[in-house]
Amino acid sequence: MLDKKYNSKKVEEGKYDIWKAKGYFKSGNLSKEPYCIVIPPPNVTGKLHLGHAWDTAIQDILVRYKRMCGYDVLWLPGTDHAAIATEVKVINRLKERGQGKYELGREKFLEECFKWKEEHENIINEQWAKLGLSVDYDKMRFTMDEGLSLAVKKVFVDLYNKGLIYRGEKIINWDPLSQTALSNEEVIYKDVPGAFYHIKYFLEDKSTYLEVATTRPETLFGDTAVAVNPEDERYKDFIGKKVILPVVNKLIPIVADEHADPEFGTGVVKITPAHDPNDFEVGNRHNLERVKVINPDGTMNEKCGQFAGMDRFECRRELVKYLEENDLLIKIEEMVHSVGHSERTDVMIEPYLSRQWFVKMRPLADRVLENQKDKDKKVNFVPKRYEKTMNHWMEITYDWCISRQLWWGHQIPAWYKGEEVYVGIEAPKGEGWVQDNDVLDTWFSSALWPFATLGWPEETEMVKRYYPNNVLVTGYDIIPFWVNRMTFQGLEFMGERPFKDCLIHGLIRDKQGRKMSKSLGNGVDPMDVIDEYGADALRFFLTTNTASGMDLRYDEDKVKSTWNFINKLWNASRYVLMNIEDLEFITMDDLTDADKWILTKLNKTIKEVTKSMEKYDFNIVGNTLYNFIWSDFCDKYIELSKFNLNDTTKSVLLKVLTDILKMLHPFMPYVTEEIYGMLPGEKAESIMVADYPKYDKKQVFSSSETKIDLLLEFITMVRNKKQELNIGSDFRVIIDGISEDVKTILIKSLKLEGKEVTEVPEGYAKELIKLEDLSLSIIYDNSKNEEELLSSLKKEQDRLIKSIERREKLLSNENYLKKAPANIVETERLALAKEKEQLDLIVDKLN
RNA sequence: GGGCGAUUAGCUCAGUUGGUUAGAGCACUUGCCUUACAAGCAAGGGGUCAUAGGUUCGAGUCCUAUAUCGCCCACCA
Repeated sequence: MLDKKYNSKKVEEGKYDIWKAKGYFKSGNLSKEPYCIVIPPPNVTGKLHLGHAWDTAIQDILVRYKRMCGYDVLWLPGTDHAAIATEVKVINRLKERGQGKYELGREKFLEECFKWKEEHENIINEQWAKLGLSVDYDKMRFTMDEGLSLAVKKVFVDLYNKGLIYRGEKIINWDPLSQTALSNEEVIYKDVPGAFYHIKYFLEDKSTYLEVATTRPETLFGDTAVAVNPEDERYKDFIGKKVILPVVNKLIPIVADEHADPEFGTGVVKITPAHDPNDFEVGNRHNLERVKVINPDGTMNEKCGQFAGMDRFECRRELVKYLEENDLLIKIEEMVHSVGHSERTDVMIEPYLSRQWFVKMRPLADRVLENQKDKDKKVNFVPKRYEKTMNHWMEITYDWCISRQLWWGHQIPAWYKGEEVYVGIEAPKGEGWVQDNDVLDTWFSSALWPFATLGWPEETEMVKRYYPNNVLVTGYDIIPFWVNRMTFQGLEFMGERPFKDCLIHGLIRDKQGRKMSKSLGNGVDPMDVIDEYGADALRFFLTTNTASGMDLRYDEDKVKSTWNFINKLWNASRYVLMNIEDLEFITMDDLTDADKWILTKLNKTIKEVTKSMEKYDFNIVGNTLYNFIWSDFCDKYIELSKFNLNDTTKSVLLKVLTDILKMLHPFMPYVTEEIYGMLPGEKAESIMVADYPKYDKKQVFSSSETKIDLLLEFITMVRNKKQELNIGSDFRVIIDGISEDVKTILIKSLKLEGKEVTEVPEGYAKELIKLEDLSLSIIYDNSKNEEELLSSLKKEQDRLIKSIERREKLLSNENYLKKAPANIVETERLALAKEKEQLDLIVDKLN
């Protein structure tokens, strides 16, 4: 027998290992239709957070559901090497030991990285197990394993040969701390206080000066021109002349360029082609020299005279002081401006001229935009609006900088010998070739995840069977990094979208709506939640509390309330199990109206749940099941069943409970397995491999449903009236004109045994309650509370009069009668009739 | 500057192709220790659906503005 209280620890213990050992997570039954999801591989940088728990819970719900529906489900797990993120962590760990990356050397450093990866992959595996995720471990992959590495090389080489990968010198985003290039997506813009420094750039003849405003005075050592707008009347005469670059005292030209905005600042811009992307373009247009003045580590180089060796920020302070002392500074205008920061190290990004590898994006992006026009071939976003996020990115995207000056990752398959470049999967033959030291952006490999994990570039059965994947589940913040890149690589290399649907969820926030972050210390560890409330409660909370694509606030009270729901299910199961112990054979003969009522509600629930599961509307599934289980099954049917516990009713209890467990199983795998295991009779060896309930219209009995609904409403009316009269149990009733079976339910539900009389005694009042053909009179001592009663009656009368008025007006509106659907009009008519009847009763009473 | 989202009960959120009296959880009021569950049961109170217009027989839902909050993208010498 079940304990009186649901105990998540006891329930969840051991089940995962059994499922795994039984092979329930495995894919590959070729007789079934395939269904495939690849897990968004978590970074091997740390522990999983609530966002991962949410993301994977959604996927586990989908795969468990699809398995029960008879699909051959492959949920492919794996992890991401997370180039820069992991490298930063490993470097920090080394630092604690007093070691450095460079002194260790590449080989030893990579060993440390792999050690780190093993440790964290183990943690991730343990956490997946605690969450109950039914991933197919046989298919586990890692973005740097042999197969993925081959895929990465092949993609690189192919794109290179197609002219879609090139090496070039451009301004890129440089992280001076990690000392690597970054893509635009890895740069986070933040508003920071700064200043506009107005500096005098004297003309060659020193007759006058131009006022140049800049936020980055320290880059002036790299200035090779100043620019003004050709249309700017103020400066027209200066074009072609030269100014003296302050401090450096070198002559640089004044050029005319559209880039200078007459409305902005002073209208004069200093041009530093090696340290600003716009200036780089200006430099190209005017053939300007590119002078680098900052070292890769963010210090000033030898071109900066007395400032050489200083950090870029220190240099700024010292330089401003110097300019001031030499009367070259006009003013400092304080302002807030947006400055790029490294996503991983949070240091200010240095726009930096550098030779890097790039993916030429335009043709790849255009292909996506074209493909998205075909509704049978496109990636379908859920919710639909996120399609715009992808499309917009595809429209404005520019070349993707893919080389990283890191060690942890896929080393670029390019070799150099003098000026010669060789790109290939294998090293070139012959002496003297040196491989590129750099590795690829981690997203370069994860972009191949939907097909490379299936064995591509080999033509494997798995690729044929599981590509395109059915759905990808991820947060909206990952669309630019990953979804977009998977989409263009999928189209380019597989000729097809990577997945049919892309289900987008939001971000987890704390109770106040703030993002969870380490610095705020407001993070919640999903494992702590599981320890306290169980994985089932956490999963149900996460997946049923928002509409898709919306952010979710973590609220412990809601997890508690989910726990209560599970406890309710637990106790309902306890009731059923206690009462069917002596059930000899299952029978559906001689169903009562109540039995038919719950079977009807059950089937309507199955229909609604199935529909919503297919649409990824898990909040609707959750709500529907919650209401059905708590209100219909527990509060109503179980109570009714107590009056009539024969084999049929017991069989119905078992049937309904079984289907409830199955529908809940994708959400709460553990508790449903536990209870399912205790059910008597023929069943699957695990609920995981049981069949999902199917809507059965033979078990829909509309007239019984209406009859019991009405009866339940009537019971509520009586209870309501009893409470209103404030008579406790001190009352009698007159019941007539009601069939015996209904009367029995009434008496038992309302505890009316021995309270039935046939007439009203002297000095007692009678209150008639009537609903269609159901009626009952409460007989009570009205010597007290008469005024109170009168006023409540009047209130009710007013309400009814208003409502009746509204309905009569509506029903006399010809347009309404003509255009509204017949069933709506009919229900309106019935409601009107009902209210009129109620009103009559009250009027009688008041007279 | 461009795009997107939100605004519904005290709080957190649902609300399907427009259709009875707009729902849930938590909180609140009243009464119950009823042999599945007091972390429960029964009954109840609480909403001008941000604002202003419009379409419609009918609008929380569709359209047009406005306000507030948030997110994304771009720019920021």
